[in-house]
Amino acid sequence: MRGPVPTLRDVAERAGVSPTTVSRVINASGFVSREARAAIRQAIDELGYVPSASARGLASRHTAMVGLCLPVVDADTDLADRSDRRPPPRVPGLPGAETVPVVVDTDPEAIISWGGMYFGEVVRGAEFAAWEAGLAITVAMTRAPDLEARVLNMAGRVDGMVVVSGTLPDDLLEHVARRVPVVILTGLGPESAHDRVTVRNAEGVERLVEHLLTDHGITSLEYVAAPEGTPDDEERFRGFCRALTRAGIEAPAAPRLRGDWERGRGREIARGLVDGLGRGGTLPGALVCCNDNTALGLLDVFAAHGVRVPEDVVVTGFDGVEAARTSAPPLTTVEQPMAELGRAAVEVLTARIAAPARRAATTSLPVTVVLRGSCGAHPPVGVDGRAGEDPA
Amino acid sequence: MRGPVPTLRDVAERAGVSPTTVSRVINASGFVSREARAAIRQAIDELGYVPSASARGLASRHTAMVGLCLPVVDADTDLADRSDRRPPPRVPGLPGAETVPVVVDTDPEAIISWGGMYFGEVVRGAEFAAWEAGLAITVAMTRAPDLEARVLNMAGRVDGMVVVSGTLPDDLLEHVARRVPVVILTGLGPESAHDRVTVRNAEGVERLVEHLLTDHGITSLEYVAAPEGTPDDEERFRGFCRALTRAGIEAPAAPRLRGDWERGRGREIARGLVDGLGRGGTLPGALVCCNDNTALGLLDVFAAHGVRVPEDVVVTGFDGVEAARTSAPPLTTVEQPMAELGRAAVEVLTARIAAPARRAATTSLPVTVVLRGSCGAHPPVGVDGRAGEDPA
DNA sequence: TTGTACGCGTTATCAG
DNA sequence: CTGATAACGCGTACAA
Repeated sequence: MRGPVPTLRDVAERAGVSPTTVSRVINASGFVSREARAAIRQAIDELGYVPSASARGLASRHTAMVGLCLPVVDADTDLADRSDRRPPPRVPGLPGAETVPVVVDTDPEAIISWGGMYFGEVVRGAEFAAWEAGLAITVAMTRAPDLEARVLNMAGRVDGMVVVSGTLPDDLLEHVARRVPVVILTGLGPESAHDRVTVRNAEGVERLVEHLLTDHGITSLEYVAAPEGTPDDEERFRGFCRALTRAGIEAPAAPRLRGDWERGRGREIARGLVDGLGRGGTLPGALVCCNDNTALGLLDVFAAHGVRVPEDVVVTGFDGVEAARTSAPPLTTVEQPMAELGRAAVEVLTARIAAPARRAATTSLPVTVVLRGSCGAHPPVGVDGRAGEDPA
Repeated sequence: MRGPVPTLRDVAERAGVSPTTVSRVINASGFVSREARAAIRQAIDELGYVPSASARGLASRHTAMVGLCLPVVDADTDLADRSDRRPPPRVPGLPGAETVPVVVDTDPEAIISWGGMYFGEVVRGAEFAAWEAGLAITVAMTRAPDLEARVLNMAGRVDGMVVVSGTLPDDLLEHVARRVPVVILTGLGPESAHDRVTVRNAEGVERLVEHLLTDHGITSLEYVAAPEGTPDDEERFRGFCRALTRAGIEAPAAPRLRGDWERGRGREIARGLVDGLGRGGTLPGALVCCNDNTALGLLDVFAAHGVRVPEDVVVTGFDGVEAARTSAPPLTTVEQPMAELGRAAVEVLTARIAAPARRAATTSLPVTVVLRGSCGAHPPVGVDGRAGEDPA
């Protein structure tokens, strides 16, 4: 089954031309006579010839492929867990319908996979941009065992890589970057000297806080930060302060509340706040969080302890993850254009591949403030609404 | 910037050994002395050496990469549309916060991208399985212009391909299959002679209908099918009939209602039903749809016309797309394990690559019936519930 | 418009 | 444990 695969040489012989001519029709380069072209086309079909990318890459010194390094997401553990056990039965037809489990869906907020669909969207955008540029794309999550070997392996098979910030150790990143151009995609970590694609973090938060200030009349706000030293978070905090300052409110020098991007830590922070309440403390008018996960964690605990959102305290996030739309209450947030991020990253990368010498630049994509229940959602004057399709 | 890239030869020279020895440490094959290994490691680091996948592939005659062909999804048009216009401004720092749009999110059912997150999950599972097998993965959506060239290009750079059924013309598929093993992933279309991965379509619907019959006491059911000649749909209809027959109810020879997998067509069908109602017609007790999209279309129109679900009619779907959880009412459905589908497909593929001669087989993954509001959700005795995490 | 000849960077084979 | 040597399949100057 599937004997020795035909090569360009075989096609050439069968069509009665030289290998060069075959190469010409495959690559649509140079001029080839009608007859030659037809004969070659036919030979290709009859032989079932497919050009070897390896040979092409070796000869041409580029692979026409870009790589995408994504962080491992929570949902990954689902798959990994199942690897330990025996795989589920997959034999067709044996068990009947009585073996099909029936469950009642009691948790409308169950985890949505792949980072709240975050990275799925990045991949989609990246694949699109690669397609437009005529490139193939390879994707990998940067899992711990063998990280280095696997990443270098990818580096060896691409013309350039998009790396989500913070997913690779610095030395590995630099090793890779010595070989191929690298574009850093927003996230955590202070890499530099590479092209970078982010969103307007500061402007997004600034606008959101402005809304809280102006349209809701809230005057006491607190920023819930990420761990120190993460650029995106710092920018968001900067936007927070800017809005306050412009409103004549004194901005803190540093965030007084700090999480770690995760929902669990958000819950802990909320517990601390609730405890403080019991000891006679008071809640700020609004808690502006560094991301949605953290904000969702706050909502979890507030709901459990009877703290009403937005009546007792307004809560906002950043990202626009799926879960933020169905939380109770739905979360007001700053939405990032994830697919556009993936797309822009690959576009920047292809530009860099074309012009390796140009100096590195940072690209910031626009964001959107999305008002939902967690802030009370008074639309500011002149705001856009999002219309649903009319089904009738 | 980035001069001639170092090769294995350079590493060998610098380490004072032969290329063969370097190859040995890179591939962890054969035995190499401590000193040699150390010298080579160091040379690799100093030179920033990265092995060329092209050269490796050419010499070893395999690429250690698998390909995944996905259908184009609706959301793709978003990206494509934007390609016509000028790209959005991406210069950093220029516009301020006042340019950030603020919108009120009025449509909690807005389309979720990438096929209701369907294919994102497939990619995630496939990437995981590839990773476990030590393989890289490349992904492509099968877009129209240049389909053939691009698909053959992929075929030329992988050791095997997973193709979502119905995404490739038959002749193209066979061309590809002459070169590398192919696994067909459930969907539309009657390909054969290749390995195939699906879900227990019939059993899933059978169990669901059983629930409707037994726990809800519904006796008049109608199946809303997909276009004729799609195997998955036919299996689902078979399960539908089987459940009826077993309950002593006469099953129709063929579906009386037919959509096209899409929400829009679901709406049209519902309009037909509603019109019939006006002319003295009557609604069945339940409408069992071939997929969630179709069912969601029905819900749209029923809601708009005051037909109460589940009081006036029960509606169910198949797939378990994200939108089915947040529809009004939430949709009872048969959930497919999308990530597991991607994973299984790649596992089957690697098995096939290892044993090319074995005869083709079909693998069916288990499904889960998920009860939600659109059927009234009476849990049958002994049913599992899905617990949410306790935030307090 | 077509063909010749060489080399791309690595692995596999075989001999030390 | 180590090293020669010969492919691997294609692109690309260069010549015709």
